[in-house]
Amino acid sequence: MDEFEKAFRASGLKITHQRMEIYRELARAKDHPAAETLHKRLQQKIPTISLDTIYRTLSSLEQHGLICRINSREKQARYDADRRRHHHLVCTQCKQILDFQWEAFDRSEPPAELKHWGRLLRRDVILYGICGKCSESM
Amino acid sequence: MDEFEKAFRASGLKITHQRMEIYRELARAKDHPAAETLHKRLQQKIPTISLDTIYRTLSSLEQHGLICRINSREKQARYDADRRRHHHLVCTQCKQILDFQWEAFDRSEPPAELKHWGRLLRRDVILYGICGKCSESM
DNA sequence: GTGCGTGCAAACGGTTTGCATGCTT
DNA sequence: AAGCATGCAAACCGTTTGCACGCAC
Repeated sequence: MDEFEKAFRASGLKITHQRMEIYRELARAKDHPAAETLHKRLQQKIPTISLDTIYRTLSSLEQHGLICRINSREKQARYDADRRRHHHLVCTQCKQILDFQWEAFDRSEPPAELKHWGRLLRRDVILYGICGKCSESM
Repeated sequence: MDEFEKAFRASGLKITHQRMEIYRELARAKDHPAAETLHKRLQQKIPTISLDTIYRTLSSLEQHGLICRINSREKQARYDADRRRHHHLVCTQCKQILDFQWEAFDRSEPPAELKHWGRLLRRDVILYGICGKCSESM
């Protein structure tokens, strides 16, 4: 968390109570919550916190590379504070998002034809499927 | 295109002028257009076509597996009529989406730990970066 | 003729923004 | 003291929906 404060100061962003709690809540959550979900959870600690602040904070944090916005297929954007290299597995039924590592993929080289395209910055794998629990109840 | 008609009939969907043109336009386009982009292009051929129809048609086509909705990081959903297995490379600057094949990836096995998660249906790779043109102009 | 598909307009919902106030620095 | 961050409310904008008419079947 100290590291977070440092990174935050380094980016010229002020440390506020709301920001700290938003980040803390996101870091604790393992379900890649949407802004609204975070808002509901945080209201217990900070009853006056507004949804706008959640949006603005998530947006700042993302711009400074402290968190990631996940591409799910849903309307609501979902966020992830885990900055270690990992990928996502999405249940298209219950919308649960699971993290997983795939080192073999991370080590692999993208196709040679992309060499001259430009500068590659990031590579994401998203697997879609139906989780065990949802399969049973269908 | 005949194949498309067949698939459409098989799904119990009526063949209408609008639907045919929407699909034709999407199949011709190589830039993964958004609904609004398609709408603009189609207005030259069918001046009265409405944006709602584009949305409804894209949605039907996607539900029946005839086209794919692409996860970009933008607000607007973008679509792809190419059903061959391929992946996407996104320029985060100009939003261009490029198709590419990655057979080595397609042949690879996902991590063993996912074996018992459920039923995997689909795997997408999205590479992000800055294309050559955008790099120059920065 | 039946009922799905279309166009129109209005609603929806997640996200963004303008503004006055408050708090970090 | 200066200016970014917050809360409120309103705007935004891509997408969805209700309804009446029209067209594919």
